[in-house]
Amino acid sequence: MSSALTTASSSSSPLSSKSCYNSDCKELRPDRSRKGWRLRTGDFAELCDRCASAYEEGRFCETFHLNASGWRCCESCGKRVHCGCIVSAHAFTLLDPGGIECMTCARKNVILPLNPAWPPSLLFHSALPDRLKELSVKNWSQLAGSGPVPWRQAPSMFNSSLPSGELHHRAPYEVDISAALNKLNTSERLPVSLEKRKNEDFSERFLNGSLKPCGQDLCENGTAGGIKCDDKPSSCSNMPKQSSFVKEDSSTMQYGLNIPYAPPNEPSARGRISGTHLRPTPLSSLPKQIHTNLQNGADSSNETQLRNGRPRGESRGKNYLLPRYWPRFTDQELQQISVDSNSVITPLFEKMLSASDAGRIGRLVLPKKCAEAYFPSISQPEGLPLKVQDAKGKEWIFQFRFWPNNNSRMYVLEGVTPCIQSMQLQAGDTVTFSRLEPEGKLVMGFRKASATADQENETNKTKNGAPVHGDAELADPNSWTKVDKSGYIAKEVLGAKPSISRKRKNSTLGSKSKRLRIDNEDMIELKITWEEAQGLLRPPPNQVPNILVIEGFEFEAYEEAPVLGKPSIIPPDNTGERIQWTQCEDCLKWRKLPASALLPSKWTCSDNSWEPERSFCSAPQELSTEQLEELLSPGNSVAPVKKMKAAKLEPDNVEALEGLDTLANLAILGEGEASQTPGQATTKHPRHRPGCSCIVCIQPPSGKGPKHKQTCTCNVCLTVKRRFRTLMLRREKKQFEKEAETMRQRHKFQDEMFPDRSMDEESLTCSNTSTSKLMEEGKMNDGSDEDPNRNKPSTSPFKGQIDLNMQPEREEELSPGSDSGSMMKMLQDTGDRFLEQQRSNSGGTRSSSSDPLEPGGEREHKGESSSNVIDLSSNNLDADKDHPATLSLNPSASMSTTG
DNA sequence: TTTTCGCATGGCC
DNA sequence: TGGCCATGCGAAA
Repeated sequence: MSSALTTASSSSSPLSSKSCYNSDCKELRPDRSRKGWRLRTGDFAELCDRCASAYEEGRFCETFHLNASGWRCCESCGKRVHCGCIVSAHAFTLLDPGGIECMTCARKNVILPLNPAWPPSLLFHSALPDRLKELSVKNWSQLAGSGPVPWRQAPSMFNSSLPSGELHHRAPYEVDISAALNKLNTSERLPVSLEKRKNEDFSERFLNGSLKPCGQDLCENGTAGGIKCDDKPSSCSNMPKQSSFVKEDSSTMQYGLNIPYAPPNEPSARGRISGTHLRPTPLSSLPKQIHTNLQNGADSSNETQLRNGRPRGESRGKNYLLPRYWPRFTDQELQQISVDSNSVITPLFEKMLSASDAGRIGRLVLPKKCAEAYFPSISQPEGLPLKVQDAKGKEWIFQFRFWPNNNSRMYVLEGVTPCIQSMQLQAGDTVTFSRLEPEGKLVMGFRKASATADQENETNKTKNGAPVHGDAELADPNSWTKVDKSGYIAKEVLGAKPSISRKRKNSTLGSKSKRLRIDNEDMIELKITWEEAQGLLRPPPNQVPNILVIEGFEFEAYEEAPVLGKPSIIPPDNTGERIQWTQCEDCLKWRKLPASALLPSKWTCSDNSWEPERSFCSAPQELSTEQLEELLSPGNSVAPVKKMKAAKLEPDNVEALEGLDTLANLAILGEGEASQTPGQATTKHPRHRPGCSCIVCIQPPSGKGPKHKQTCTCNVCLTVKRRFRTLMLRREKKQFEKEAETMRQRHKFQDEMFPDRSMDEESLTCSNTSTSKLMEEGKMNDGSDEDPNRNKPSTSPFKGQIDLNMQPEREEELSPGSDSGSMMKMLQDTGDRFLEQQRSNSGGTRSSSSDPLEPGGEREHKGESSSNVIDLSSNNLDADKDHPATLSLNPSASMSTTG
């Protein structure tokens, strides 16, 4: 071990140029040295003849590391294999049950595919010892899902029928380590804080079980289910020194970041490295062939050739996955997936959805290498159904298939639309694929673009302006950073983002697929009216606006963009003192401030540095009620003070969002706060004065206040009842129209069947039937209106008198029975009246009126289209439940009557 | 007419 | 320069 360490350490601090790179060799190398293994710098160890010969003959470890730690015995042949240094890193493979197998045995036992992710050129230079070439398979495909995935059986991991030169499987974790050290050794140390954060993150992740840390497993000699490493902890610390995979392969550098750097020959450092700070490799560089072969255990190199019509070797060196597909799972994402499972999550890959992917076609184009690596092998274009589980555990079945394309294949997942929609994904969002081990389930997660944006922002902060130099730099493991709510995540420089920024002009996020990166929650938060937004905009200080008139509206135009700030009221300048009034976020008291003061959105009394005596909430409000009333009058620049909730409950919004149900619920909300504090009530609504009794101003905050009795006749209840009735009336109208249409069709049918029926009879029957049913369901038992054909006024006190425009007080007078308990009675009468109108005024337009008390009343009543009715009714099915005695018309019942 | 399917094209890496 | 892949487009359903 010590020699290995020394060897490795020499890579970071090479000996003098004249010394043999092998620190165990005391000889000076000749001027013309021979090349040994590749260093992390990309150069090669320059060896003396003797060492070079030993290396090339595969005797290096036996010669120089014989007494080092890390020697283990092949489980098959018993041959000792050095597992602890860079030179022998590819001389063995790890076995599922633990232990190792020399590559000779490994190749005898299985057919091991090539690992093109680690192109030979990147792994070993041309002078790679033949023996090592032959043996240089190191299988870490456990990482890639060696679990009991039907299409990927563990033994096949070791399959290889490919040229020895391509047998350079790399353990992704190994890559991490070496890459990390490489990176770190090349003076790209992380800033302490960042490094610390990363360490914390990955420690957390490993410790919480969401992922099996390489380090742990590595050092535990390969326990089932995790990543196996057949070396002692000490040798784990050697792993980073296996630096044969370096800069050419950016993928090898990507994930190594997370290893805290420590000089390899420091014991303490070793412990750290071998510990829990290794980030699970996202398998970005896992070769496709390995997976292809893993898929069915068969020799898939042939398969591969079949697929592409050419040997895989042609694409050698490009087989690692593009950075944009590297999985960059956040802790949160991982935990979401594993929340109900003790499974180990193996991140596979991810893809940012293109417009096509997220479109209605329902085809998700899969990166070819990912598809071939992680999905079942398919030989027919039709492919096969693939069961994928989403993060919530719901299973989806997609058709995994391919299209022949330019002698290649284009892999797609078909039928993803429902899943995409259920995840509410759009172009620009990212879907992630991972595998649950040991179940082998394929798990599809997602990441919204907004999260990525956050991530990117965070990245930018963290990056601190460091330059980005292409892919190698993009793959810089340093780019792992932390996202506010998702834990660590790869910086976007890792792939997707740079791929966007540098992306083809009309590709993935072209103009048509751009989206505003706002999460739903954010959208909700931002769901403010234009007016509110305007109210939040503060003109730049000391700026005189230019008044523009656009389409009849005046706009203030400023040289500088307005800023978002605390809404305030700047009253007319009568005294020469320009002041503004604003409201404390905590106590809601109004405070006077200089007009030029730009206030934070969360301004409180404590921020009142202009008036220290009123810099605390207990200080009395300077404004009297009258003054405040005047201040809040429409003449002033009314700020949308504390009206967000109110705005959400404005009638229009109520209708749109919650509709009838909300209205009904309002009846049981407390009026205390609302009606008892008219001064405050107006603050909910910018256009209303104190004392306004509109439904906006009178309503209490949602969920507050005592429930009202059904007999309550307070303003709130009356208003709600009235509006409820109005809404129900419209609903009935809609239903009636529907019913009428149904009946018309049925009569048409009957007319065909019974041509001797007269039209009058039909229409009579129709009306009769509908109304009868109406009466029946509405339990209209006044006894005087049995025959609607007579068009006889109801005996109800307000039959035919319902005035949608009436004021609650008047309504109360007119309808002695119109307390809350008689709401249905009113509804019945309303429906009755409506039917009468329908009969007497076929197709006539009902005169509508507005409720002067209701701010939304005009829109609600005047010229209201049926669409509004539809919305209301459709949005308020609960209303039916709450009021089963609505005046519904039952077509079937009508039919029975008619028939 | 619309949707789906399969392939082809072409830009980008 | 070759491969990948986003997307266009025509044929089929």
